[in-house]
Amino acid sequence: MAKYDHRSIEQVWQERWEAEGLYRSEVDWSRPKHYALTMLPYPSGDLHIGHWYAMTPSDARARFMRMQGYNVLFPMGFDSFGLPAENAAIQRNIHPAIWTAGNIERMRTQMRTMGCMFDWEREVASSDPGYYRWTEWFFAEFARNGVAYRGEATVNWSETLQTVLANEQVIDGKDERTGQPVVQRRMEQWFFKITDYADELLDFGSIDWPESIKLMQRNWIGRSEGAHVDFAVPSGSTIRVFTTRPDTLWGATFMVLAPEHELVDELTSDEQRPAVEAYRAETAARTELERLEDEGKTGVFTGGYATNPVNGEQVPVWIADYVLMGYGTGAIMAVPAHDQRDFEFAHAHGLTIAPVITPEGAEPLDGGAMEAAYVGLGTMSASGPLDGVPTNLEKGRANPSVAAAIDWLVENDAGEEAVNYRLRDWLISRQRYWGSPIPAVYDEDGEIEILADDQLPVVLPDDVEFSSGRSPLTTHQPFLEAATRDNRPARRETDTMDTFMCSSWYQYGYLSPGFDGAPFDPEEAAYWLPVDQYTGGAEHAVMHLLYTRFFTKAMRDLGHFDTAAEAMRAHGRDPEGAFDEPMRALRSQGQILGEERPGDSVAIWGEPDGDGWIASRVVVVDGEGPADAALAGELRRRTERTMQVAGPDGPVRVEVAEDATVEIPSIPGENDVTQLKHHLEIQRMSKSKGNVVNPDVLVDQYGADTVRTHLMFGYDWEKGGPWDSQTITGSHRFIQDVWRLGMEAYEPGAKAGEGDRALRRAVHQTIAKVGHDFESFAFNTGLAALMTLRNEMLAARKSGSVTAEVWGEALESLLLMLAPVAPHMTEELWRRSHEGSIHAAAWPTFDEEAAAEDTIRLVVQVNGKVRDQIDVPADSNDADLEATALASPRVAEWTDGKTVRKVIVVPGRLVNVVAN
RNA sequence: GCCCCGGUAGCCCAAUUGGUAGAGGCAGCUGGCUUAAAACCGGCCAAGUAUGGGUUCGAGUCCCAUCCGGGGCACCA
Repeated sequence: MAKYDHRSIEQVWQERWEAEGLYRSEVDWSRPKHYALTMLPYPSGDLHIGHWYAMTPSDARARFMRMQGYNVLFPMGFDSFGLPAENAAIQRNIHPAIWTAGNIERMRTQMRTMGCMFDWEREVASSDPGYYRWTEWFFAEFARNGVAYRGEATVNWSETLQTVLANEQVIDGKDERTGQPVVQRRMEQWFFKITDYADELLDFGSIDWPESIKLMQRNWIGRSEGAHVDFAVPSGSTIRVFTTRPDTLWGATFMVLAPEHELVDELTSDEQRPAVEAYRAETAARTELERLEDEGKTGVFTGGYATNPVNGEQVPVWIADYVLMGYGTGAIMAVPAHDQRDFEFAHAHGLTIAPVITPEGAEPLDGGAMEAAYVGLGTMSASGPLDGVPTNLEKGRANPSVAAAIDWLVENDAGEEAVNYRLRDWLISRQRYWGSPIPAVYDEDGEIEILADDQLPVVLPDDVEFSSGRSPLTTHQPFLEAATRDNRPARRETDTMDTFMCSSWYQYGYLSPGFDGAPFDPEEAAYWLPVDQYTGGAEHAVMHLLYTRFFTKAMRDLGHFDTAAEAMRAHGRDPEGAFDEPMRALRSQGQILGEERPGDSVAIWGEPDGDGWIASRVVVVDGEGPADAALAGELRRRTERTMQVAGPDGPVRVEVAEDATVEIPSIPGENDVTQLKHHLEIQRMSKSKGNVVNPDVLVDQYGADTVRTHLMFGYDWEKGGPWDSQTITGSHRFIQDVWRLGMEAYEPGAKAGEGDRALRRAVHQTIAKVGHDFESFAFNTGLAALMTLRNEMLAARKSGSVTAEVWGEALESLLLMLAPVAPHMTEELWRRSHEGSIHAAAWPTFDEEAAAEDTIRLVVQVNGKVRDQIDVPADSNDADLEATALASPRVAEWTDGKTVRKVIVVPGRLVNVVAN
């Protein structure tokens, strides 16, 4: 028998599939379609285990759907614009285009070893001018129709990256890529009006997405219901505020504006001006992070007053940085009695606290005596016409006091009902080179002109220098020099687009790369859209996944799917709802974390140094160290020459002297301190932590089929978990077992036929189980079922208890079910006895009769405790089961002297006799 | 601080609508093969489900509280 040699098998089949065009997907209206999509990678240059974990199970799912009879599209491409290419250009003096092309080439080669059914003829790379031509075109379309606009706003500026960032790219006041603080700046930039779609984006009714991701998007959009209220100021202007609690307006005793608010100048008295100016200057100089880290509530009085519209009272206007210019109107009414932040501010600055909600069944609150804001149930009080209206904890109009207050505001012309969102418009400008150019020019008066379609694409110039740190586009004369439509001189826009723009429409790019008249061929779109199953990482929950939904909705509203809808109708398919959402179903894989590793056991000799030691000699030992050592134990951590060694009474700090000797018996030659292995915790893989698992090494050792199998078997896919280098052997044994089952001829024994029924039952139960599990992304349990079948078959072969026919059915079914997971090995075995590819074959047919059990094991309980187990015919009815149970001598034993009160029968499973 | 998800053999991980806690894998033990080891083949072992209460004939599953781990949001008016 030929030994299982994954190296030759896998390479041979990858080449043959390619040559046969097995994974070309073409429109075929006679068959149902399935568009399976997995997130495209950034071409960083090396495929890591995370890519395998994301892509190969997605591939198995796509293959499974193909075996279910679907015409499957499963494309792949590269999200190839972005900062790392530019950093490489600066650090290594390589042009981003060359660096990127090299990485794509390398990753494509690595990706082929995964054995995925990617249709490479449909590959796109977002940095390819043939692709970004359409990214620009979408921008132009959006700009012409008011979806894109240029506006001034307070934006996040990263000094490190020399660019602005979208709100979504800033976490805790720090840029999410580098962790460096960002500062707030007023700048004129390009935005997309994603806020126009806020309400529609909150509607997940038509899509099957994970709850957690829907929740993250809901939180991000942050819809809150309330009212806009206008406070008049002496100059005649009004300060508009947004509040979710208009019912507490009568308790608004002061106002707070964001320091950047436009009315601050007007309101500030001469007396207060120096303090206000100083505070504003101080705020502007601080980063978002520093503002957040502030413990207390700082702020200064402007000297100005505004009129509370509900009672005509003059309330002082303050500025404070706890009010953000970027949320609501940048101004709040402060109700210290019922809002904790306002309460703290009032306390810090000696402002009036006026309670206007009285807790249920209690005396009215005393503002001077309160220790915290009251935010509970109660009734309105000291609120003029609304006294006595109850308040609950519901949001918006669902709260009677809020509803009454809104009605009052409307009737008295003091405000209006309003909805506010946390979501801001999507800032897409980036002051970088390696991105899609923005097709706009500015004439000599600074007027914007969007380029006509025949001017596209604006191509990035190749001859650029990256020395200054600024985008080379800003100093590239030939690029800068442009003209308006009527041929007046103009300056070209030098900002490029956020790379999330490129990935917002790539699912349409795959439909027809190279198509000329439009971003995609409507005939392809009519058949393939929408994406039926999307897979990818949850880290994109509020960026890519929100942007692409917005993008599709905006495209729909601008009519970019109209031709496709027409084509759909022509083929008899109803386009209703087909273009409201880009991805009908989404599943998110978890993350593979680094493997836990014990550190070396070390013995050290040296001089005491405070609580620790200065080591002159460090030796790696087995178990306990020599008795004369100063200290011995596991190396828990090490940074440079400072080690933390687990001593008998806890961690001990050890400095390794410059001239210390380090001896590591397993590493010959001279050793140094950096070769000592320290304990690794379970955490994300990263090069700096040294816990990266290289898939190429695993593929070389075990083969892609084993790696694929193991990634699907070893984890709950949507959860992920730490890598474990031991357990992959189990998956490898499984693959080898199946290989042997397929290669070794089956010899029926003397008792052939006796085991037929049992093996067929196992086979068909497995078909049902695996089909269900693969459908629902439960690859781990599906594979466990296949391993069980393997065990049954090994036993059957050993005993020779089944006929050759039944054996053949079992083997064929096993190969078919394993084909999506281990495509190479199953193909090799399949083609030994079949014409054509196993990957074009159908999923085995489930035979319910064959799967049925003859007998069931009836569990008999007395008062909920198992007292007997009886095998009964599977077709027994409830009365039979009850009679069987009551006839059991064990039951009689346990009910002796008691009266049977009740008998509970669970059909086909259990009888519980209740007696006392 | 608020919101989600999770906690089951030594480890990873299963357990239809509440119905015998165990499918699968790893490790371990043991026998075979081998000069020996690895590999391979056969067999065996395993927890009462984080903790405390409740509902129920019956709870890993439902409810309440607490602890631990992971994730998201966070001066959001």
